Amino acid sequence: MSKEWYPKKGKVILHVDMNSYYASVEIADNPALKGTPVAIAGNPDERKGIIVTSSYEARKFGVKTTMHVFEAKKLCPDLVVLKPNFNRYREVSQQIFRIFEQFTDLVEPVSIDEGYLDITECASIGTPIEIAKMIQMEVDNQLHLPCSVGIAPNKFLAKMASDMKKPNGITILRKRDIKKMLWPLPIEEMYGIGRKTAEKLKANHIHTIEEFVKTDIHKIRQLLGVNGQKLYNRAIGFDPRPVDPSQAYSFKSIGNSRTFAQDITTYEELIVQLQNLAKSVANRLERKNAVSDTVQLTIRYYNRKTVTRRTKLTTFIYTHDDIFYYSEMLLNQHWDGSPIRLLGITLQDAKKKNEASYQLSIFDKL
DNA sequence: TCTGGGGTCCTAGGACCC
DNA sequence: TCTGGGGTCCTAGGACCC
Repeated sequence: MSKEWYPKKGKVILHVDMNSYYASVEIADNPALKGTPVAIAGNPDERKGIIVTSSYEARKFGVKTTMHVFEAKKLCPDLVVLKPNFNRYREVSQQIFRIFEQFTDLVEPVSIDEGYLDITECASIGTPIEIAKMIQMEVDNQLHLPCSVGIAPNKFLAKMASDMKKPNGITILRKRDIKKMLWPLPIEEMYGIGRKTAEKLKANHIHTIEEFVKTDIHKIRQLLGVNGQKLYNRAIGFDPRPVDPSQAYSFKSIGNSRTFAQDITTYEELIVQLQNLAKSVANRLERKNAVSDTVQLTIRYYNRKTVTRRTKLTTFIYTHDDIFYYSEMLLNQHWDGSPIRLLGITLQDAKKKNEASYQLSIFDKL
């Protein structure tokens, strides 16, 4: 076989992960908080007193995400608890990604506080480590925020790498390092394996990534289906997903939900809340210039039992009135009359207006 | 483990069509 | 009327992520 048959030289992918992002933004905006334990959480009186993020100082006390505020205060009495300011976090996020884009156009945001960069063609800027250091420096100088960087030949490995040293770490994970660096990890630390899957695997005596990759693939497929094959491939270092900048502008669903301070028992109150939800969803849809033909209603009852009901329409909708109309219809059809803890409206299969223009123009003529 | 809100992707059954 | 097999759409729900 001649050389041309060999695959091209591998890629260099960075995964940048902001460290305790919301808390770090608050501290950057108010330097007096530096060095103190900080947590971001909603209002406990409204049953939203859940820790969303906490600073590393707070974590030292055992404060963790999804913990109740009162529980966290018990562990750390001096904890400074702040309300989240999502608009601010989104604003800062844009500045972060602007910094990334100074290095390459191949930037794919994954969430508000993490993203992938394909720096394969960035050799003229520096080595991967130099670039990682430059990114950390820029983010620190301009925004006073810490971040961890993973460097690897693909997305999955980069993601796992960025998790290995926090805060402010840089970790290289080459294919040849997989055995030593990746495989010893507990199976639940693998990206893509959550509580349920980890339980299933442990019940089959698979506790580490190494034990996972040494399990017969047929057995893995039998346990986890096709997803098992995907996870297996990643664990042995294979992940073909490209860094895709267009992901930033794509969306498939837009929704809002609200957990109520007290369970709602009357239809009149539900209608008021449904109106509010329809309004905020319509606003977000408008901002994105989007339409949708699938309306989903989520009802969480007092006992946390949750049902989702959706309806597919023959036309695209986007107005508050239409969204409310179909949500109310679903509520009328499916509410069993018992007290409700949460209501949500999600528009699925959402599209940009121009992408749906053909269908819309037919609709408008009717 | 029972605690928010925003998402994505996958599965599986039934309806319907050829 | 029963029979095979394939495919797509719709719906509900699960699992996972941050």
